Amino acid sequence: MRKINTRSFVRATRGTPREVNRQILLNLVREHEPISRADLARRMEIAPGMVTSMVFELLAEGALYEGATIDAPRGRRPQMLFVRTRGRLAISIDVRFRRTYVMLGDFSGRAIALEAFDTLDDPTAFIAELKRRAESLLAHHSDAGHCEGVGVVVPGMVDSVTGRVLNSPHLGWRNVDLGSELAAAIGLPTYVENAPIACALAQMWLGKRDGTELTDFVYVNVSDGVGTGVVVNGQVLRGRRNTAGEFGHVPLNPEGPDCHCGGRGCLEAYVSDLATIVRYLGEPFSPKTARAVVQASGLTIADVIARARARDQRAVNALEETARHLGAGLSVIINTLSPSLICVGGEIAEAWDMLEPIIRRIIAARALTDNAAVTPVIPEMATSEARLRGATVLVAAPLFAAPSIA
Amino acid sequence: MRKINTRSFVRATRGTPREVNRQILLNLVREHEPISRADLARRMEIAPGMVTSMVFELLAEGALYEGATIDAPRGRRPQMLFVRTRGRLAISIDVRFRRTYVMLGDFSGRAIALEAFDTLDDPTAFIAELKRRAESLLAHHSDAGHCEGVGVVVPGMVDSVTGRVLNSPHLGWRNVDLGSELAAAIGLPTYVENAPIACALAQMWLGKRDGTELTDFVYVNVSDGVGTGVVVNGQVLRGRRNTAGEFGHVPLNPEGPDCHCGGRGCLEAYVSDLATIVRYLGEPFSPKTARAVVQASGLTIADVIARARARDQRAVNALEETARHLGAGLSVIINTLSPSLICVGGEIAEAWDMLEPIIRRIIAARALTDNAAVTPVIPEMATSEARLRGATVLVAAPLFAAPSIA
DNA sequence: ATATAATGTTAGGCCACGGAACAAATTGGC
DNA sequence: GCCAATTTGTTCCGTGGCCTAACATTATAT
Repeated sequence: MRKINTRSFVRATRGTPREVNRQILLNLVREHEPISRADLARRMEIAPGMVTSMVFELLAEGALYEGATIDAPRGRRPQMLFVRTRGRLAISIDVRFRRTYVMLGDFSGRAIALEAFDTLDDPTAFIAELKRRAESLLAHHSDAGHCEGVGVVVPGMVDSVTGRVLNSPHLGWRNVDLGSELAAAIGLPTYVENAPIACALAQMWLGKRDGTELTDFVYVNVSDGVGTGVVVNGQVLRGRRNTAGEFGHVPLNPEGPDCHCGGRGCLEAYVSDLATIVRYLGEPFSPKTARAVVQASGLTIADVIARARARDQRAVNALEETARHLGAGLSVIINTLSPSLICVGGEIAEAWDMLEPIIRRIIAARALTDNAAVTPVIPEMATSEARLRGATVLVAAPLFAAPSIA
Repeated sequence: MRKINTRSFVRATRGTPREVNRQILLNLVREHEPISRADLARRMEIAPGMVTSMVFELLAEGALYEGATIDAPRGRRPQMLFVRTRGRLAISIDVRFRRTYVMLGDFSGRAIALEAFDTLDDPTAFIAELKRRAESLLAHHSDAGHCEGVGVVVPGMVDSVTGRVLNSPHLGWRNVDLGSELAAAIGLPTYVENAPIACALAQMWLGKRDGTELTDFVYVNVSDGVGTGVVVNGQVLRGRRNTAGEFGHVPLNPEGPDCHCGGRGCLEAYVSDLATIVRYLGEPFSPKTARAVVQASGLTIADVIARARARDQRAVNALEETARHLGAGLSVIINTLSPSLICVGGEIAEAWDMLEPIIRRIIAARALTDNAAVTPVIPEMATSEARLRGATVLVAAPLFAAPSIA
């Protein structure tokens, strides 16, 4: 039951039912392909004639394509329908602290070309470089299909409506109008999004689940910081000013270590990769010194995990303490949002076999209900790919999303 | 941008645009009454003929009524339209630990009759008593209008779809099918909801704001426990199993006092009325003894507030510590959900002038962004009325809510 | 009295849903 | 080998409701 916002509503027009039903049909094909017209009519409880008409339009637009007919136990053999992902391209950009990745891929998330370069501090020069690389990619793969847009994933706070980067400490950017400027430079629709939200979107749209829809879940990304993307009712939680869903700074202990955010004992100050490495080194965590200490040691979180696997007890202890605090943080998420799933991304996911038992134990101990206690928590390896896939989804998903009405 | 759930979607039919536009029109009248047809046509950017047609239907159904024509600077004088709230009744039931309140009121929240009786432990006897009182109220006020349903507000966890009380520690109920049984007994549509959510709904639908829509906010109810109702995008946050939005048990300190929930240092263990009174008494908080200690002292939170106003330093200290912890809890809500408003209900709201500066200071110190730091926090006095109003809204709001499509 | 301006009503075109009949393609039985 | 049965997919038409446009109504200004 939703209240209509009388300051910003969308009125229904004569074409609205068509629009709605087309999107439902499109999503049914996406989810159940290969699927026949007759099956669509049954699932939608709609007259078969309307399916014919809508499919005709979608075929003409190139949104769907017809595959082979398949054998049936009796009667006319059905002609299977598929969503067309080949030849529908997106340029996906993953901006990170040191390196920026630029991918040309199709709507299924498949990569056609991928390149990387050092991230430039100056936004103007950076945008010019992105323009150069995007145009080069498109020129070299002009036979691969038609590019429908640019998706950019950025660490930090983003206004996804305007495409403006509000604040990115990692990049040292404030109020950079990345979206409009890239769109003007490349001449394609451009979408900018915060990294954990993009990863959540990738999970929702491209994640392969066994029949269960994923419309209420949380993506937790653990890297140098801890970011979260929250999906409620199939929508990203944004809040008043694009700052919602930030569970990285829930306080776990008022006496805990200082955090970048100015608080104390935040989840991030306990479980970020920096915090884990510093803990392994036996030093106290401080936001001012952590990065320098880690760089001086030359260690990465992958090294700590490797040493833990090699029975280095200090590494095991450091990771186990990370797991305990992560469990505490996830408990807060579970008890406040009651998601149907939590997905944990980042390099630390590689150590999931070591972390999971501890995390599960803490969650079980702190859960308010029996149901909450068994909330699935799954790792996602290879986060960098997730981000690029998320960038692709930024371009592709709007074509499949529910029309916003009322 | 919302993903369509392909397991449970609502297809658009030929009548869908009408349904959508009717609800928009109805809400525009609700929000802007008195309002003319011409003004509605302008606001909806719709042809005046359609307004005539829709208003005709709504008048015939009794959803709207025509008032007087008013003066206009030039031209034909507009005929003003209003939402009909008089004569459209609801039975509102507020079930509390000791007493249960039964109100007959109209859709504006205005009370026609109100009575109270001691809450009965046995669900069957309790439902029989509610049936008796509801029928008596309707019989004695049969001239007041037509009763369209029963709204019940319950402390504890509720499955609002089935009307089942899943778990209410205060009442000692588990899996009580209150909704179906009351509906069968009284013979009216019955809606059951958790108390803080109902208060949030009352704020959203009946709260008088100056032109700003309230579609993203949090209601925090402080009484013997701490409950929260979260509204995102005009919808109540429910999560997977009706346990979402529970910020009463966010941990503030792992070394803190034990809590009813089995955890330690929860918000509730610091700021509930029981916690505040126990703190005033100078005793350590324990979930096992708190209620007995408070009852033995004979004190209520109102007494503590009165003593603080009479310059009792211990009372002042107890309340100020409550304010500090409440500020910490609200900071977690602000940083994770980024609501446009937080509303604090409960008897403690009577002491708002003492609490607010402390709460604001803590929020400002812990906010992740400048925007978050200035999130409005307002008190709501007279929570018992809010709950009854919430119960009324449970019946009335579905008639005004957005149709769920796609 | 006439022009102007605003509110509200009536009439008809047309798009798309919705039901039903029909065409197409395949299997199985006699 | 023909016909019935079955399933898929298409075509056709009635009708509800949007949408444009003309029109009626009622006020003020000159």
